[in-house]
Amino acid sequence: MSWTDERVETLKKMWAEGQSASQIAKELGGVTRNAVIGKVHRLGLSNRVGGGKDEPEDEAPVVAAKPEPVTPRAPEPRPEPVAAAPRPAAPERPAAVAPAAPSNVTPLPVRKAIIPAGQPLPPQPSANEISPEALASVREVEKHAKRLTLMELTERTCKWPIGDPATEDFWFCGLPSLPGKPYCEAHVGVAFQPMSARRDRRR
DNA sequence: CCCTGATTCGC
DNA sequence: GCGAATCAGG
Repeated sequence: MSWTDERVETLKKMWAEGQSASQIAKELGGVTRNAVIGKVHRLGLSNRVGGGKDEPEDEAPVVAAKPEPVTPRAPEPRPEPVAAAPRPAAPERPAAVAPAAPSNVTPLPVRKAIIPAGQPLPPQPSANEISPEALASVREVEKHAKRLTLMELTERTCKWPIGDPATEDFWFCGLPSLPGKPYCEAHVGVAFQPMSARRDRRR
């Protein structure tokens, strides 16, 4: 693989977005994170912006600023990328059980217009026909959740969303995920139900 | 141990 | 220019 314009574009874009070198490398494919980092430096864009966690050090060498104060726009208003996140890709067909609101007791506030409107959404039973044991297990586990943010998730962290994405009380479980699974043991238990464990139950 | 970016240096 | 190896750290 070589650094074609297109690949460099992707690199720049993702780096600007605060994506990690490994994430970028994964996206591009055919390169390691070292290659990405190397390229980043060669391109001279190793600055820290946004989600960076570097030392404050001296003044920010950013903002060359043209003498034309046209757009009084601040760096970033409020990306709020969280909204779309709570639906981690399911590697397999879950038993059609949607996470909905795992812990908090806030099923449907007042706002429902978040739906992208387009393709029909998958059926979301939203009913908690989960075995009491599994539920209890989840409750317990969520007390010890690592409370990771979207950016902190990796392939080895549980991606089960906890809380209400519309509020600050939102995070991801973050406990060690089962190998090959997107969730930790407890959450896999409620996410991937063996159909047999379900049945009708007047609520 | 998982991960992060930074740097070096042979190719 | 490239990126593996290595370093330094969270």
